[in-house]
Amino acid sequence: MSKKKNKVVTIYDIANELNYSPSTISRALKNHKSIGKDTTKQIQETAKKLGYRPNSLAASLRNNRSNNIGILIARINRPFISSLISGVENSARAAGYNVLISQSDDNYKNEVANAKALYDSRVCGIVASLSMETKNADHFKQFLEQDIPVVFVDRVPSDLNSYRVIIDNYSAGYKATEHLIQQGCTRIAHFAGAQHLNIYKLRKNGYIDALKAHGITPDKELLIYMNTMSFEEGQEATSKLLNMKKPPDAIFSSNDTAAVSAIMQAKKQGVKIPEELAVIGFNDDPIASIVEPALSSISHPAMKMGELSTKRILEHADKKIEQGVSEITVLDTEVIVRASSLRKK
Amino acid sequence: MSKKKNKVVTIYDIANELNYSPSTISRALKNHKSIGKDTTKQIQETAKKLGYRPNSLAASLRNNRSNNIGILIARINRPFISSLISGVENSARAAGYNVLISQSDDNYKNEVANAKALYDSRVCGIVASLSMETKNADHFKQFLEQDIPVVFVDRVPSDLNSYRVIIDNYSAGYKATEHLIQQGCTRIAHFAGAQHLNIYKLRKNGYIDALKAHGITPDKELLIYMNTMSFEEGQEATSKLLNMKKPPDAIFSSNDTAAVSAIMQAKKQGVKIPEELAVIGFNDDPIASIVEPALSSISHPAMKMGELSTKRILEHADKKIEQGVSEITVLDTEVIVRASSLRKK
DNA sequence: ATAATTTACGCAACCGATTGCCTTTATTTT
DNA sequence: AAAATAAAGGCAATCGGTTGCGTAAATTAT
Repeated sequence: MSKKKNKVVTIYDIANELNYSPSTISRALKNHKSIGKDTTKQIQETAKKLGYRPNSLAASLRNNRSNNIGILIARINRPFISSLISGVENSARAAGYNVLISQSDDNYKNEVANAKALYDSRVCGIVASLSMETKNADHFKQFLEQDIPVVFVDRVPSDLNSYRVIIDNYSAGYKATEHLIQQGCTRIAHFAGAQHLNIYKLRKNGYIDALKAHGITPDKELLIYMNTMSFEEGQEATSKLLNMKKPPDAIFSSNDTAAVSAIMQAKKQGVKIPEELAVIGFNDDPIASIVEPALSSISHPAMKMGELSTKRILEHADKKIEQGVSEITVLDTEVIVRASSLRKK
Repeated sequence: MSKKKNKVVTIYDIANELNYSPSTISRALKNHKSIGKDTTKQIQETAKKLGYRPNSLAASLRNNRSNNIGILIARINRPFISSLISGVENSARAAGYNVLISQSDDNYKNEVANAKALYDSRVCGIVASLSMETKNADHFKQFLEQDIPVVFVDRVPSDLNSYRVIIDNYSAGYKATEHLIQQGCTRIAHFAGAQHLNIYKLRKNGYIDALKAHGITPDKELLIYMNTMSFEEGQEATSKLLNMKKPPDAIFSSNDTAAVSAIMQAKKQGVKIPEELAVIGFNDDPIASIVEPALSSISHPAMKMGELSTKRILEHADKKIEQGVSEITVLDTEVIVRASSLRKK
């Protein structure tokens, strides 16, 4: 019936053990130069021996900043997002930081509330990808005012100066469209997402410019604006397109969900893919490789984007802060060609 | 050039403003009964007026417990897990808690390190699903010793008494197998996962008992033990099975990834699904509805499991703690019948 | 050998909220 | 009306590190 004391070891315990002051312990544990080499070593060894584990809450309170990185995204259970989070988590943890997550469910109010909550928990930085509804990014200013780095990823605001980790959506849209053109398609439809989100706008612009560059006049009827780019929206749009007098011979969808639904709908209507309808999506979600024929897509380096975001945050402290810093990291995308768009073998 | 003070408001500021002591402010803000009704109201209004936002770090330090719920899982970017996290996040945030995530990459050492990190950040509870490698759950004892609730989800340890939120894997395995039998299958193969994880063991047991209950003698050759149940493992196993002199007429896979790979491999070999080979998976991942023919599967209420886990943690504080409490929540699963196993129409 | 530095460490305030205990005033009991 | 109880708040310690400033001893410079 030995009852363990189970007392938590603090720097005061180490101080008592070695007859040093708590401040010396504190400094020694962080290898502060003003503490002697031998002393430092002795203290660190004793700390380990006693099983000392720092109380990060105390340090955070004192410093008014935690070791937590906040993530603010729309929905966790999306392939791209969960990979992004995974990247943030990996690199953050490797550096001794924790990761706090929050999702807005694509709701603006939730996003504002979550931003506040993360702010209140004194995160030392935040990685954010905007909700569908967000048109105003003022709720991030509180961070910037306190010099807490904000890294926007993927869905970034256009009116706020901060770090950004993005892909070149314009060029990706261009490349996707050009790929279809190279496969011999001429009537290329586009599933465009909500245009207040620059990622969708840019993809669309790339699409339009690619058409023009190849002497194809964009046809308004082939440009479908969608709301959430859901499976259902994709199905409906596809059905409409295929029933036109002059149906398209290709679709470039701004996401894979709608692209997959297009493939399935087309097949249902007896339209051959890619012969009669070539399809390319965006994101390279797992479903892209499973659908039949396999969906061509644009691959996002999601995990890497997460890692780079963390890096920006961790670096921030080291940097001299210039007014209105806004470092933009642009990553490459890749056209993943699969059967759904491969007409020429 | 008006420079905002931007000072953070504390209870001391409210105290000064109203000439009360900080303790009264603190109590009033939590509706402590020993503070007068009017006073409380006045203080709360002033707090709002001044834009007071509590410093949770200070409270956490004092209470030696944060408002953070920790999540410890193997990999974030898996459909089941990301939905689980989503469920935890939703309900936690609704209750004013934050969620800290950590992933082990299915590595035992990482899991131990993450547990330590979460412990050190004074989480008020933890939701955990074990890594593939974990055979020993001692790293969770530190939480229990401090009366920090641990809720194991899905992949739960067998040797530690704590909360559990699980599905009835045995019965799910039984149901899946029985479904195949009802479709007229008699040589049913099973893709079993690593047997030290009880979820896989139980699914396998359900499979075996269902066979026996229907007068079918389990054939060892049809029971394939896998390591990670990856796409590749599934492909290989399927290929092997189909090349047997007496190949199976059905496969019950313990996850969807391997099940989908089985479908694709079978098609590649010209085997008709479900006529010559019926397939059912487990988890009901998004890919299940996309593969052709669509994959039957067992659906997990992932998000709900997350919500219930949070609930357990939040309730914990209210409960009188009895020695070795171990409350188990078992959720229903559902057989989702799709084309891949539907032989009788 | 004495002054000027440097090295090594301690003191004590601080971060912001919480809470056991005590005091004062108001209300109730007998 | 005196005594007992309840109601409303305040005092001060506490949680565990962190850090500006100060000091004594050791080292270097002159």
